[in-house]
Amino acid sequence: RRKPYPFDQIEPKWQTLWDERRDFHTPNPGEADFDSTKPKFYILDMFPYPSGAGLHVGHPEGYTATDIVARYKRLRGCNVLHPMGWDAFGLPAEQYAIKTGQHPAITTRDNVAKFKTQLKRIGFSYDWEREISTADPKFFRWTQWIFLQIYHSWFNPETQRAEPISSYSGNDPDSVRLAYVAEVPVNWCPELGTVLANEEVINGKSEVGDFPVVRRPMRQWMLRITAFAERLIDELEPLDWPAGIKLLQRNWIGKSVGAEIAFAVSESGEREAEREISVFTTRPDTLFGATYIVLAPENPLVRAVTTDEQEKAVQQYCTQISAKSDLERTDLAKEKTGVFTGGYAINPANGERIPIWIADYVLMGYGTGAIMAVPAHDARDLEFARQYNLPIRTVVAAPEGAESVGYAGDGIAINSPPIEGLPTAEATEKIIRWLEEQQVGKRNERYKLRDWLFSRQRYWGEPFPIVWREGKHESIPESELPLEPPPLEDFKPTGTGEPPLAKAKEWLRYSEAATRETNTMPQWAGSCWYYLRFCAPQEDQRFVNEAAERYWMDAGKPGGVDLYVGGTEHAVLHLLYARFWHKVLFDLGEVSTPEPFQRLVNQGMILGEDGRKMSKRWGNVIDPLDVIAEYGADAFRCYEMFMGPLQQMKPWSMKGVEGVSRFLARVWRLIMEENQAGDWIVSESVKEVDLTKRQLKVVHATIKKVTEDIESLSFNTAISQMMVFVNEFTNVEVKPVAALRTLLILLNPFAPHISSELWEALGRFSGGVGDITDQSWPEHDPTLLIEDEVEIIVQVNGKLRDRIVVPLNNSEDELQAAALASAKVQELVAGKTIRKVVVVPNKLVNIVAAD
RNA sequence: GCCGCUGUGGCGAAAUGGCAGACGCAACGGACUUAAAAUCCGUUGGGCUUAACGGCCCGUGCCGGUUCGAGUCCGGCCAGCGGUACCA
Repeated sequence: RRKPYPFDQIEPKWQTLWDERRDFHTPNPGEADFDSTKPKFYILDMFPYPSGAGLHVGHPEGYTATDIVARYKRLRGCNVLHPMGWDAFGLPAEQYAIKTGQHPAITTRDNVAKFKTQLKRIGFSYDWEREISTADPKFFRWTQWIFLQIYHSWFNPETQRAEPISSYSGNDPDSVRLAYVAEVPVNWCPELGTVLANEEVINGKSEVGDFPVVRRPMRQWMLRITAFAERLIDELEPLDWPAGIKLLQRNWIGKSVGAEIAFAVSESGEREAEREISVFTTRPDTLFGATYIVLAPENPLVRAVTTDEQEKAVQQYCTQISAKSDLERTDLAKEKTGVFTGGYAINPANGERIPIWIADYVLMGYGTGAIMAVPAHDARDLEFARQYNLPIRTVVAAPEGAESVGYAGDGIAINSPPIEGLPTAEATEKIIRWLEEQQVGKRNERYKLRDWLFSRQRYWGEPFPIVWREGKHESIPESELPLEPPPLEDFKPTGTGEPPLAKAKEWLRYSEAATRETNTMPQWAGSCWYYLRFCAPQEDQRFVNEAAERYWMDAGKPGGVDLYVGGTEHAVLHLLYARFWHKVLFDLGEVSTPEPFQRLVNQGMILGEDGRKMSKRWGNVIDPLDVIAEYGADAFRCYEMFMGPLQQMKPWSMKGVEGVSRFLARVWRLIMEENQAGDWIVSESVKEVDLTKRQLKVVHATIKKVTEDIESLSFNTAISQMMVFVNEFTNVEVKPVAALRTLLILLNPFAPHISSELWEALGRFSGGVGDITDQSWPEHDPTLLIEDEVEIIVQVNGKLRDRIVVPLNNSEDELQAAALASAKVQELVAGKTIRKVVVVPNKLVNIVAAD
C-alpha cells in the first residue's frame, strides 16, 4: 500500500538529527549554555518497568501527552526538564532468571535497549543524557544512602518532624528509628518465596502472579510511615491533584478520630495480672450502650481474661481461626462467630458488669485489638449480639422514621445520664472530657495505614546497607556504597523464607563477627526518589546536586515536579511511598520542598478494539510499532491524543488512526505536491501573500484554541481545531506561507516529524529562520477574532425561533427591538402578552410571552 | 455494603447555564478513473409534513426541582466500570 506521505523517510531522519544535535538536552544551572532568564518546567512521566514484552499502546499515551507539553513549553521559551528512565529492579527479570539461568542484569539490559528503541521511534523529546536505571549501582548507591538516612532518623513527636537519631534522648534508639526490625505477621507468598506488602496482596492472592498468600510471623525491616500519617493527609490538600486520587490516599491512610477507653477487668482467669482492657471507639457517646467487650483472637489479653471453664472452648476457637486464610476470615458473607471467655469487665460509664468475648470480626491489627460492642448502633455488633443473644440497648435516638436499633448515624443521646439529650457531636465532646477527668479514657486518633513492610526475600533488588553483629543490626559506612548484590548462579528462593542472598557465603561474611543483611528492598525503593535523581543524574558526590535540585524542584515553593502524568494504578502505593521518603529528606534538609509532585494527572486506560482490557488472552493487544510501521509515529501520536480526553478510558480504533493519518496527509499536501518524476516538491500554490480576513480569523482562532487546549491538556479538541484549519485551507488556490508556518508551529508538539520536514521545505520563503524547534509559539490577536456583525439567537419562551444578524455591540434596546421585529416572533407572540424580554448582548434575546 | 468515575447519534466524541451533536470514523450519493484504490465535493440524530423552498414535533440514562432558558446547577433513583472491604 502506498504511503499517504513519506513518513518512513522523514521520521528516522529527524530522530537522528535530534539525537546528533542534542536538541533536547537541557543544561543545568551553572553549566555553559544554561539560560537563567527562562522559566523552568519539570515535566515527568511515571517511568516504566522494562518488561520483555516491550511497549504497549498504554505507555505512549501519557508519554505523548507529556511530550506535547514539553515541546510546547520549549517553544514558549522555558527550560524544560523532560527525562526518562527505567524502574529496572523487579520480579519478572528474576523469575526469568530462575527459569533460564540468565542473569537478571542481562535480561534487564536487553529489555531496556528494546524499550529505548521503541520510545525513540515515537519521537519523544527526552533528554536522553539524563537516562537512569534503578538497577545501576551509580543509582542504587544513593537508594541505599537514603535508606541509611531513614535508618539514622526518628520521628520527633514534639516537632512532628524526622530528625537525626542523635537528637533522641531515650535509652533505646532502635525502638524509634524510622527503619526498624520487627517480628511481624507478614503476607508470605510460598510460590514467590517472598513476603509482600499489604498493598501487594489482592484478595488473599499476590498481585504479581496471583499466587496464594498466607499470614506468618517473620523478622522484617519496616519503615515507620505511620508517623507521617497526619502530614501525609494534611499536606495533600494544596496539591493540584485529581480530587479522586487525594480521596483515595486519604481513605487509605484512614484517619479516625475518637477515644481510647479503659475497661477494668472484674472477673477473669487471672493467669497474668492484667486488670484493664483498652478499646478504641469513634463513638464514645454510645458508651452507655456498650453491653459487651470483644477481643481479637490474637489479642494477648485473651489468656489473662479467660476462665478455666472457658479455656478449652477459647483455645479451640483460636486454633480454628489461625488456620483460616485471610480470605476466609474476611469473607463478609459468612456468619459471625465468637466465644465467651468467661471474663467480665466494668463499663466505666455506669459500672455495669459486661461479658468479654472473643471473635474474629475484631482485628488485632487495628486500634487496640479490642472493642466495646454497642449492638444498638453498629451493624456488626448487632449481628453478633443477635447471634449470641447478648443485650442490646438503644442510646441514640434515631431521626423521625428511622428504626433506633441498628441506627448508626448521628442523633440525640438517650439512656445516657450525663449526656442525655445532647446531639452526637456535643455528647462526644462531653463524654471525652468526663473520661479524661476520671482518667479512664482520652481523646485518640487511629489510622488504617500500617507501617511499611520494606524487606523482600529476593535477589534482584537493592541489598540493605546493614550488617548483623551479635544479634544487633548496624549500618555499614557510606564509603562502602554501593553495596552490590553478590554474583549468584542460583536465584531460586530457598523456600524457608531465607533470602537467596544467604547462598552467597563469601559476600555474606562481613567480618569475623558480623554478617550482612540478606533481605533486599522492594521494587518501590527506586521509584521513591528517581524524580530527584533526574535533576542531576551524573552527580557523584551527593544523591542529587543541591543547586540542580533547588532549581528544578522550585525551592521554597510548595514545589516539586510541575506536571506528573501516569496511571491510576499508582494512586496509593508509589505516590504515597514517594511522598513519605520526600518528607523525610525534606525534614533532614536534604531537599528543598515538602512535596515531590505539584500537579498530577492520571491518563485513562486504553482498551482493545473490542472494548475489553488489552490482554494476550483476548488477542486484542495493539503493538505501537505495528501502527507506526503502517501510519508513522506522528499519526500514532496524534491518534492517541485524538481518541478522547486524556483522563478517560477509551477503546482503540484502527479506523480512527486512519482518519488522523489522513489529516496529516492533508497537511502534507497543503504544502507539497508530486511532480512528474514522482518526487515531492513544494506546491506552486504556496505563495508569500497576505491572508484574507477570513483566513486571518481561522489562523488566530486556531492559535487561541490550541494554546488553551494544550494548557488544559485537552489535546483532542486542539487537534480538532487544527483539522478545521486544514479543511479551511485545503482547496484555496493560493496558500499564504505565513498561515502555513503558524500551523506547523502549532502542530509541532503533536506531530514533530512532519512539521519539522515541512518547515524545512518552506525554507526558501522569508519569515522562518532556523529550525522549527528554534521558533517561538505564536500569540493570537483577539481583535482579529471580533466580527463586525454577530448572529443573535432569538428565542420565544426559551425555544429557538429565529436568528438575526446585527452589528456587534448593539445595545440591549436595539437587540430587543430587532428581535421583536422578526416576522417569526410576531407570528408566535400574536395575541399574547409579552411578560419579559431577556437580552444577552451579542448572543441572544429570549421573549417570554403568555396568553 | 461503602467510596469514586461514567451514562449525549450507528461508533470515538464536542459544547464559560444560552443554536445539542464541532472534529473524526462508519454509511450513502457524486466527481475523477477502463476499473479499483487514493483524492476531492456533498448528505447523514429520530419522527411528521411539503411538489419543492421550507415548516413542525421529539431528543443528552430515569423522575422531580431551580431558572426567561438545563447535557451543564440542585434533590431522588437506575445502569455500567473501577477501587475497597468486618478499620470499631
